[in-house]
Amino acid sequence: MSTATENFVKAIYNNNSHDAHNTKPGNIAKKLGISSAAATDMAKKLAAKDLLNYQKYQELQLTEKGRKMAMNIIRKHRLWEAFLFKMFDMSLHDIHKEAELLEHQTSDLLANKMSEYLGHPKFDPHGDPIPNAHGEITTTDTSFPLSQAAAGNTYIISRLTSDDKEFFEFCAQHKLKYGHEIKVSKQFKNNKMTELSVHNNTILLNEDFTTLIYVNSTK
Amino acid sequence: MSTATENFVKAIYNNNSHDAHNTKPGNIAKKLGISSAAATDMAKKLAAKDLLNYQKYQELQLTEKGRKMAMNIIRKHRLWEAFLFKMFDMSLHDIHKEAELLEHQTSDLLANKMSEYLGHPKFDPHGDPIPNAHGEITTTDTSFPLSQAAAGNTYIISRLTSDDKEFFEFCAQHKLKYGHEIKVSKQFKNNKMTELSVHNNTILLNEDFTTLIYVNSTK
DNA sequence: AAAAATTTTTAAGCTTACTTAAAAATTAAT
DNA sequence: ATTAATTTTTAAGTAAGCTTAAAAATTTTT
Repeated sequence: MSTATENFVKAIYNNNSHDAHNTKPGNIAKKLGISSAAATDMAKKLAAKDLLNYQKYQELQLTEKGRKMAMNIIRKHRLWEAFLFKMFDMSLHDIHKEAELLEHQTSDLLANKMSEYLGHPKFDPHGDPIPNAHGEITTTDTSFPLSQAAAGNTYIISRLTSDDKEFFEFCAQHKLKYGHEIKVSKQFKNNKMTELSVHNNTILLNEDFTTLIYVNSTK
Repeated sequence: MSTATENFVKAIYNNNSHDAHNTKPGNIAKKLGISSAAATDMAKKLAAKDLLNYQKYQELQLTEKGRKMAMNIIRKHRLWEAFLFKMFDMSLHDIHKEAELLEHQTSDLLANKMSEYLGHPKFDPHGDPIPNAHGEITTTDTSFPLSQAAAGNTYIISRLTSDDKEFFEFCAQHKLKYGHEIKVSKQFKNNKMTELSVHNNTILLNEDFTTLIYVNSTK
């Protein structure tokens, strides 16, 4: 299958997994940087290939076949992220961009070799779970966005879910990294801003970023 | 530039480097598995982009810009070969196939990181020289095809230049590997068949293979 | 419940990278 | 040096993956 198809299916999966149900052609189009018309067109073609269900004006839904394809690509993406992160000194954003391209040109064989070499990791450097060779995610995710964290508590960063360069640069600069501990001191204006301390520095984040940073309670 | 363009330019370069001047559209078409018509079409388009010179019924010639592009892709291909060879236990043919895909989706940054990690190798696992970041090959090649080797002499395998699976399987089976020593015992029928010993086994190869195996004299 | 705003779909058109079939030119053979 | 064989080019057509603009449907606002 083509890169365009794989990215389309992946976008539907990602828009459907943690977020709400924003999988209408327009939403997918925005994510992929193409026109709504192109997305509608593509949706029809992929429906004919049994990768998704398409009904006029309705949300797009992946079929089992489509879900498997999405998981296969996401697995390769996250394995590349983990692999490049281990092998080379590159920024998370650069790693993400390379993975975004390499994922479409990677055989299952090579993906499995990478996984084996890395000791079959369960998470990539952003904290996103890596599906296994059967397209399953075996870890249970109890994390939630930082915007919903309670003041006074301590948390561990479990995911950084973005593909925005500025976001990653900000995270790198302030040591907001996967696995690191943070303490939330205050939530302002109905959780639109969050004050927290990381490595003894206090920073104030607004909603744009706190919805991208997922955390787990330190029980 | 697209994968099709990169492969086209690469094919011209490869057909022009050690072999003769078989760079007419038909030759390139055969190499790429497309029709002659498609190759002629492509040649015109790439001429318009100043990647090659096209004149009806003549050999295609890369411009300096085209040559640079070819070297850039070949560099990435060979770095991937060297990298995958070092990292994973995969057949030369599988490695070649992965490299063939990955080369088009690899940034200069990542290529340089791989080169650095490998200690800036001068050759890939087939013995082909790896161009540097400026698109130059600094090693001087004194090798020649086994078909032209003299009976009675000993040689070192310097290159295995093919992308045919059977060829690589044959080489692996008979320990015909880059750097290994062989002794030519006889040349038959105007060099159409070559008898040689490798690791104390005698084998008789025909021209199809002896033109793909390059060797250096052991002076 | 209309009217207004937004979104989705349809329609027409474009580029890339191919195809096949026929015409034109080159190359090889007698 | 013609003729025959081969190769290259031209011409017409296709599929994928987009675009913009207008029509149709849905959603939101009042």
